Amino acid sequence: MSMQQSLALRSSRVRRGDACTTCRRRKIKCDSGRPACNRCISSGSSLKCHYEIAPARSTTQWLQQRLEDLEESLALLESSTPVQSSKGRIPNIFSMPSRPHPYPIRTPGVVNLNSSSNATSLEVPMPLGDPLGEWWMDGELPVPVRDRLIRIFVSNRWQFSFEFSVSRLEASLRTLPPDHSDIHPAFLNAILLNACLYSRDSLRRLEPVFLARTRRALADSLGLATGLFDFLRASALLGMYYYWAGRNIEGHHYLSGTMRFALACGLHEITSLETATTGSLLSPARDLVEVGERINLFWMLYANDRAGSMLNRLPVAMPDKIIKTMYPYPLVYYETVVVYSAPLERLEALLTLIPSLEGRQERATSTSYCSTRR
Amino acid sequence: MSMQQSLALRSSRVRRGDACTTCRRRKIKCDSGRPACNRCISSGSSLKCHYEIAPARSTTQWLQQRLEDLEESLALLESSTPVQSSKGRIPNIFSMPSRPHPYPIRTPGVVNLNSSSNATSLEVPMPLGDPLGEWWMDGELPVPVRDRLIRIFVSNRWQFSFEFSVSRLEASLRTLPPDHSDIHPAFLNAILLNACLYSRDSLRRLEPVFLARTRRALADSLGLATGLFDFLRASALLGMYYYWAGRNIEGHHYLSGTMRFALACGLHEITSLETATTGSLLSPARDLVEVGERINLFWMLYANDRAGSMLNRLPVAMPDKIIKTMYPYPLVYYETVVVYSAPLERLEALLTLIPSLEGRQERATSTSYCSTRR
DNA sequence: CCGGCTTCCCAAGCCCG
DNA sequence: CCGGGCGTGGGAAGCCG
Ligand SMILES: [Zn+2]
Ligand SMILES: [Zn+2]
Ligand SMILES: [Zn+2]
Ligand SMILES: [Zn+2]
Repeated sequence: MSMQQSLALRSSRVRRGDACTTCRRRKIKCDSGRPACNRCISSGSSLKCHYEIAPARSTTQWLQQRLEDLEESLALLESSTPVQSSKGRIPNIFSMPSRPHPYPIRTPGVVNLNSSSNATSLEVPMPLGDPLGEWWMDGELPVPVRDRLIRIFVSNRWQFSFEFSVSRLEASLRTLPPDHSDIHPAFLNAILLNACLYSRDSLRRLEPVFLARTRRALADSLGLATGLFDFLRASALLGMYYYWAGRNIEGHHYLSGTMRFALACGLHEITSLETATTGSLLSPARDLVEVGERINLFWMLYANDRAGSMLNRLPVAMPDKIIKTMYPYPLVYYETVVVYSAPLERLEALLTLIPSLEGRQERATSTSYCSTRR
Repeated sequence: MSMQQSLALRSSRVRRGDACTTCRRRKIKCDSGRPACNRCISSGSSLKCHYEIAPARSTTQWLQQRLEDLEESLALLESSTPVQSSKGRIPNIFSMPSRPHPYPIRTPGVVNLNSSSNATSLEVPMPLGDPLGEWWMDGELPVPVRDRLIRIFVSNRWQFSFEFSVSRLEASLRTLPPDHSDIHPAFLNAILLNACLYSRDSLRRLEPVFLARTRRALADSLGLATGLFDFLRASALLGMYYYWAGRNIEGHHYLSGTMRFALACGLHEITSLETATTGSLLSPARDLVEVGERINLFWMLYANDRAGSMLNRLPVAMPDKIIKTMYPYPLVYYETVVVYSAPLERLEALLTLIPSLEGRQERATSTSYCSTRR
């Protein structure tokens, strides 16, 4: 009996991959009990008893599968990565993009531009030295670069508290050649400018370009009535850029200036989702989406004005008491017309305000150059 | 010659990883001769005889290493496009889950205080077709995968309107082995669950695991006073997951339930940044960061409760009139103590509340839990 | 806790039809 | 030359002391 039993006990070793992680780490015998093994139970940490998640069968295949997936998506992403700092790079990619702020920052890339593997199509003429060439002197930004920057901005916009309708922006970008886009140049360049904060060095050097262009465009459109809202947004974003670039004073100057301008436009008094404005400087919002954008802009200005004035010990531009504007939602809600705090019966009325939700059209049409001037 | 022969006889087989690539492909015996094996020589293709450069020893370690590298670079590039699960949908980031999805409602109430802790009650019906079956029910996630998912969530959290202190989460993750982390398991699993929505195939399969775990952890901690705030966050995130997974009813159910719970906790009455709470269910916030997290949670619940109730034509859980909580800022602001709408002289007092901002330490080594000796 | 032994089982090698 | 499939080496998990 004793021998048999000892043999039996000895062979009672659990199967490969079946020991709980705690026992593994401790290198002790595990009975693989569920939901907790006896060893963990007796040590009082039965809640911590977990089992490996990878398939017990074939670690290698699991890894291989993951590798394939990753490599595929990597290839996809990098095929649309415009600039490779092609110096003899150490394969290790630890070099995070320099952060403008002590906060984890991630630079997402582009996905789903079904650009095939010929990344060379977006090769920019590269004179010596400058990998990006001199397109910016008079030409246009290559579309892939532009789109990449926009994506970067979009997925980091929460850091600015800056919410806007991405789908609308995308729609604008898709239509027409870039030169004739209906996007306000100041707004676009301000977005690109801020995106630079999250980019690696190669794109980062575009910062002065976008900065100059933004300011130029702002100055150009200062007197114009059209595009006033975009002017505001661009101005606010410029302030944010300064802010994050460490130039607090300039940042606060722009932000508070924008805030005062916004007050003049009545952005602090958006009490309903109706598109008709009360005869302010701003033309009536085109639709609910734009109302949402205005509301969000206001609260962005509010938040940053408060924060900025605190940081710089400067007075706030807007007292709390006068604020009437409703709280903002993410733009998705306005876009899908689900946000409405009024009684339900008004929903139908609201729906009529909204043009049909734009049919999502296939993307990836614009892989072309945007330097096509015509 | 005799020596050669005896050697050849003794080890008629070449060592693992030593066969030339041609022989491997042809599945024929290779003598591993340099610079070309005899087989390749006799077949006239001695020039094609090559040997694997990569260390064929320990395939798994090699794969793991490559995996880590890839994950690292992917994290830098990956966009924030959620992967649409069902149907060849056009990948549109911003399509809210508006499709009415007739899913069986199989999980009633999250907030049911009187449901006692019959702990083993987590029989989650797993789809039978899942090849992984219940095996995955219990399992430990490799640390790199976990971290990758977390990063995915972090950079997409604005889509949930869900703001929280990333640096605090990271700090918790860095300390101690995963099993001993002080993160609330429900919160962590809810994060991982939502991250799955943005992941590709191989990680996506973990969805049911995280779902089950989240629900289990929620159930486990339902009665507990400690970690109540994390419970709320996890519950809210679970609701968001359901939403984005197209299960609107369940999503609204969870979100509104969480909202009611939040009301009971007084989250709608955070009128100052002081950490002391007015004797609610919640224990006082540890510091300003947590106050910020609570404020943000409240508004997240607010926005989604409104949107969700509109979507499902259900009553809202919280009337506007009772809201007193101040408007939220991105957590960065609380972390850096620049947000404060009270008079300036109180800033100093506030500063003492905050522990020194943790210096960002170098990227954690974060090898996998099973990373064996090197 | 961990050096190191034991056992397992997978995948590389390659026989052979 | 291909590739199904088999005997085997050895990497890796379990876990003793
Ligand atoms: Zn165990
Ligand atoms: Zn255990
Ligand atoms: Zn050979
Ligand atoms: Zn050869």
